Amino acid sequence: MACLLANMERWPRALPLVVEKRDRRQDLMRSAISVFARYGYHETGIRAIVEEAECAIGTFYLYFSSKADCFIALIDALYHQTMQAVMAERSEFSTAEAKLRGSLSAVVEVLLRERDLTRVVLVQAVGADPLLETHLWHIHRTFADLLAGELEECGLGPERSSLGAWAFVGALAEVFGLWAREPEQNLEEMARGVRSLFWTAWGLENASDGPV
Amino acid sequence: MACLLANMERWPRALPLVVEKRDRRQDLMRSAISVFARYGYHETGIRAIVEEAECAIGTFYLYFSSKADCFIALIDALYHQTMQAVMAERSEFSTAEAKLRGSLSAVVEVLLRERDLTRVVLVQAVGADPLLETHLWHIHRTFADLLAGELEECGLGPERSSLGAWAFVGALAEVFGLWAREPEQNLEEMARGVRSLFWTAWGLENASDGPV
Amino acid sequence: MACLLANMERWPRALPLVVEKRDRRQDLMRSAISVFARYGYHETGIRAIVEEAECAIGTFYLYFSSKADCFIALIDALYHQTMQAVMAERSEFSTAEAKLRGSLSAVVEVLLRERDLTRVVLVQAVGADPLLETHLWHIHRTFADLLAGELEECGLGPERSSLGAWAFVGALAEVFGLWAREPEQNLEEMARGVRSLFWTAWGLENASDGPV
Amino acid sequence: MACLLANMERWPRALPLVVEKRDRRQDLMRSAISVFARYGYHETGIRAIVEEAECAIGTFYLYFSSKADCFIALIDALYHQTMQAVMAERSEFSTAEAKLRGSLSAVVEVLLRERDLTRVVLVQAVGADPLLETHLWHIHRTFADLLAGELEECGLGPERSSLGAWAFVGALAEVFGLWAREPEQNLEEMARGVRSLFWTAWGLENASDGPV
DNA sequence: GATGAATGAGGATTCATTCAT
DNA sequence: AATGAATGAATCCTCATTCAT
Repeated sequence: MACLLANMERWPRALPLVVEKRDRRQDLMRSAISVFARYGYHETGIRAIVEEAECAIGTFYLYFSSKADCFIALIDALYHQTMQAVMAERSEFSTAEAKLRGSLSAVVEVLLRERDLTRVVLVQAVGADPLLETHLWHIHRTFADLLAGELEECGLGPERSSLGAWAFVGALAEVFGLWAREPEQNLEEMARGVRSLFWTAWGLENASDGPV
Repeated sequence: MACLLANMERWPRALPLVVEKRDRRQDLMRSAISVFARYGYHETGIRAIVEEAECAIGTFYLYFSSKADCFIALIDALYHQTMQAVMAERSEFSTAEAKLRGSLSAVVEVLLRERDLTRVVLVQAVGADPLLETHLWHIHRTFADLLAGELEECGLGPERSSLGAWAFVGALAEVFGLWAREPEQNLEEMARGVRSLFWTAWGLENASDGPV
Repeated sequence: MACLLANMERWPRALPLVVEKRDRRQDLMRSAISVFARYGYHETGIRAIVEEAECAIGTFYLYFSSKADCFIALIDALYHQTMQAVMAERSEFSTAEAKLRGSLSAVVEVLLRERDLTRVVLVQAVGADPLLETHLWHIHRTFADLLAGELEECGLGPERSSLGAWAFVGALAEVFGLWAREPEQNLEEMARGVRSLFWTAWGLENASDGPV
Repeated sequence: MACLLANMERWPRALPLVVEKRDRRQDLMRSAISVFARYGYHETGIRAIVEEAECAIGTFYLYFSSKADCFIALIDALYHQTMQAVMAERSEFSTAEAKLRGSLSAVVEVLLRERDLTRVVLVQAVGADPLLETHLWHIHRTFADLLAGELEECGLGPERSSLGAWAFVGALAEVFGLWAREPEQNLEEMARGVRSLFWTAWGLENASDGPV
């Protein structure tokens, strides 16, 4: 995914970075997100992706070594964006609790901003393919570990921290799944509701010095 | 749903009942669970299923009209078992809170008992196929609605109830996913941890008249 | 099917001979005619035949060694009926021309009486299967030779006789095909029209001592 | 009928045109004709077609959407060639009778030129498949109607015209069937014999200003 | 870089036939 | 004689990937 600024701005730009000059790889990833989000991994053919990107099948293989490789690139893109956002946000605060709140906010914000991509990663990728599984799971684990670490710093025991982190990730994914299937649901509200639900579960006061 | 026995035994026997004389459909479902759990929906060929069940390909189609039909039968099996367990357990208690605790326990018990099947349904079925999606989602919704109803009876507002129900389902699924990929994890403990996590989140006291 | 008066009769009995006691083979042939006529050889499964005959698949193989064998039995049934009718009719007349007229009449009468069966043999059997082909063609040839012989006796040269015979068979088959696809057509009229068309083609007067 | 060129050559070239650079679709159609002619629709596998055309199975599906689609393409090819020939020939004459004779000649010429293809269309396609049936029958009907129209213009009543047209088509098909099964038969002679047979049947003088 | 025709392994499904009961 | 569950070879078709232009 590359990119990722290095400037003032708190949030890296969304996936479709400044499109100075038609970037084929970007085009293809955008197409892929849109098509995968609609039809799922197995139901999506390379043809559908390149048609949306308006290029030839051969071109696809110039930028990705396989369908799975492309999918992994999407997973990674979301991963990197989220990680950056989390890191940027964390650095703004000093107390463990504020950092945690910042992390959760950052995650939720990025996922909300990249809805289609999130839908692809959290909903479509799950039973897709052993290869993707591994990759996807690595990321789940990374996040869960990150959150667990922060929870521990907030004073929860290691067991509760780890479990809480996994549960949070799962709950967020479910809510995305719900929205993906019933788009009339208010995704923002649900996502923030999940955050506050867990806040309570973890016995942290609904403090107010952090981000919304 | 329907039926919902009401006989002596609290739990209906697990799927693989003691079979007097070899029941082909049962055999095939057992095989299917085992193979789907290992390789996922798309990576599983009918051949693999029938080989494990020690019968011919044609025999498979004697009992299921298609691969998807077989998968749906698995989803339904888990659904019915869980529903029965929930209903049976609920009837044992009178207060809303105890009923809720009973429901959660029952769900967790059944899923723990039918680990492979649960893995298939919660992990492998997700991005599998539009047809399965629909069916699977219907079931998620049914459970979420059931739990949401109970939460409301416990005094939570409708919004929090609904969201809490979905989040619970998601968290449980994630924990199963974790166990499915890293079987050294203690599934029982995690599942019960999730239950108590949400118990706290919902602001219910850790009462003691219900099941563990 | 049905019909078939009783005795004096000029025509040998129809396919469903006296049904003293439920004859399984007859039942199956009747079913087969009905199903083949509707769906064609390849589109018809053994299951459809036995369902109509209200017996089990195994039973079918008690009376026929294969699907093709059954089909051939139908072809032969029509063949024998027609041949008998022709022979019976011929014996009524003495002049070559009257005999010819009798033959044509007899053929047309039988085919009209056994519409479904004729439809199966003349329409559905054609591109069906190499095995059937051979059998079916043997019968076409037998008839064509028979007619050709009679035409020669009427004074046509061998070439014209043979060709005329084949053409007659083809024309009759086409008319049956037309009726099979567009049943509102008047089959009787067309069949008799074909007969009189050829009569003219062969330069025979529309004599009147023969059957209509 | 469309197109209907009007260039120097009276007959459009036969299907297997001289191909500058190997045309895959042409190759496949040629193969298909040859294989279908030998084994029939149902006995022919895609594999056999592509082996003869020396390409891969996938290539077949690049040019035809299915086996049936390919077969229909063959039917249409013969149809269009015949129609073009008929139209071209008709335009050469002015009297109704001469036009009719021209039509019959043209039909016979094309069928004789495209023997294998004709064999496929007239013999193998018959009981093949509901989809093909419909298509094939549409063409039979088109020809029969065309001929019937011409017969009416020659003064035959509508009934006799229509019947005569169908009978002619059937007779021609039978003769082709004969030749297909017993290739030592003289197809040209038989086809022309049929034409003259019907000429007589229709009471038209054996005029001489038309094509042979 | 860009193209898209060509490839062919692989998958789901059907159905005529058998045979133990 | 009658049954119908079991069989598995055979078939059509898809689609990710390659490579010559």
